[in-house]
Amino acid sequence: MSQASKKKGEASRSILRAAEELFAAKGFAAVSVRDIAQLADVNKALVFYYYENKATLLRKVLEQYYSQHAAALIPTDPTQSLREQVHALLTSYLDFIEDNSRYIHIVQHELLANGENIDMIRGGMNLLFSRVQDLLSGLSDKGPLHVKHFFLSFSGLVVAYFTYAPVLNEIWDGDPLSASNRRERREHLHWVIEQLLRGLEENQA
Amino acid sequence: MSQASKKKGEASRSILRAAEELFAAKGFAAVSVRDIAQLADVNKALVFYYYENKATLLRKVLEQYYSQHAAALIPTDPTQSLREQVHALLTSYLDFIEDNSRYIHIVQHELLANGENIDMIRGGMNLLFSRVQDLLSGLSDKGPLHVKHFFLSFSGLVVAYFTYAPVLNEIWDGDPLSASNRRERREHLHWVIEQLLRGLEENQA
DNA sequence: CCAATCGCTAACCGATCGGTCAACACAATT
DNA sequence: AATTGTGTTGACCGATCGGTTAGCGATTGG
Repeated sequence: MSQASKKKGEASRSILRAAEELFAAKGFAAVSVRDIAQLADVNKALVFYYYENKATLLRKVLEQYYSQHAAALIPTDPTQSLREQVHALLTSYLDFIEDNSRYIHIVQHELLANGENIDMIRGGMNLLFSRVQDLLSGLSDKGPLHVKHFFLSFSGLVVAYFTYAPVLNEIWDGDPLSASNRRERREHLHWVIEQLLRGLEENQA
Repeated sequence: MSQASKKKGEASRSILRAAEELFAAKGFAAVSVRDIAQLADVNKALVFYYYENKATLLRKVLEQYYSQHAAALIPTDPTQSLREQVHALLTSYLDFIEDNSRYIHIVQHELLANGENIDMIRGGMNLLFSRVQDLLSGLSDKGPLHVKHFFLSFSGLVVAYFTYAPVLNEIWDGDPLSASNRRERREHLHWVIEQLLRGLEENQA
């Protein structure tokens, strides 16, 4: 036996976990089933025993994350001011991304690949948008101040930091993902949306 | 002869062009040299005659783009106000991205792949940042208002639209990349940085 | 006129890819 | 004890991968 003893059903889970890790790190095309099997400490054939093929493995990983993302869309407190609710939304979004950085990497990979799984990504995007749209319905407007623009800017601002992190260590002081640097980045983002909220208020007045 | 007659040196260029197109669409790992040769209407061995290997091909594509990108950032008029210069910088950035959307996709692909080519991306990133830092030295600051944060937010805001475009067609009205939608997005981004500039001015005062 | 160079190609290489399969160990059921 | 079902394995498959090589015909220069 080439691996340590395992409880029943553990192999299936360790395969999924290894696939998740590798797909996030290198992308679907750059990962081989042999890599996954090796990281999961499992025979390659066993991967095909539990999962139909490599593409199915990716779909399972995405489905698992998708349900988590939907669950993370916690409702905001309607008794709070709009400003407080928007800041709370940013905070919860950042919390989720920091806890599930692999998820956005996989999503971004699939976005760029523009393949079969694009519909699942679009579904999650639509859900997240309708959530933000409800929250900001008071500020909804036509043209360049439409909610959809803020939604996209919102996403872009948050995600960029994690997408570009591996390439920012010379611009930042050391690791951009260190606790202190993440905190500073959060402060920056809250400052940014604070400016946007002020601008919107003046626009309405 | 399997292809139409060509002037001398045209094969080399068509190979580079085909590689650029495929790398942008599917990413480095998902593209084979055979795919590139076929799209360029050229024998596969000819790819290795002009370029050392597949990685060199990607490097040449990226080098070409980075020099263009750096050149696109240079012209700001120091006699203009800081506000005018920043808006001009955004405009030129958007112009460049719209004309070179493949460039973003290649960079994002390699960014996510986080492989051997990451050093190349980091080099280009550092170059762009030092350019922006020179231009915006006037508003440099410590903490969450440091130039690096604005540089990253800037990039994230601009790039998000093109990254997420294939998944926005239900949130937008039809194609997000249509001329009118692109124009509206530009207006939104100029409005956003206008709010940031106002916030910075008040912070300095 | 001949030899060297250049652009180019068919054929081939070993390695690796995703995926299959027959057989094995072992526990549960009959 | 015999049978059945489940988890697991190594050996193997055809296809494709990045890259090499010997040599082609056309052009060029001494």
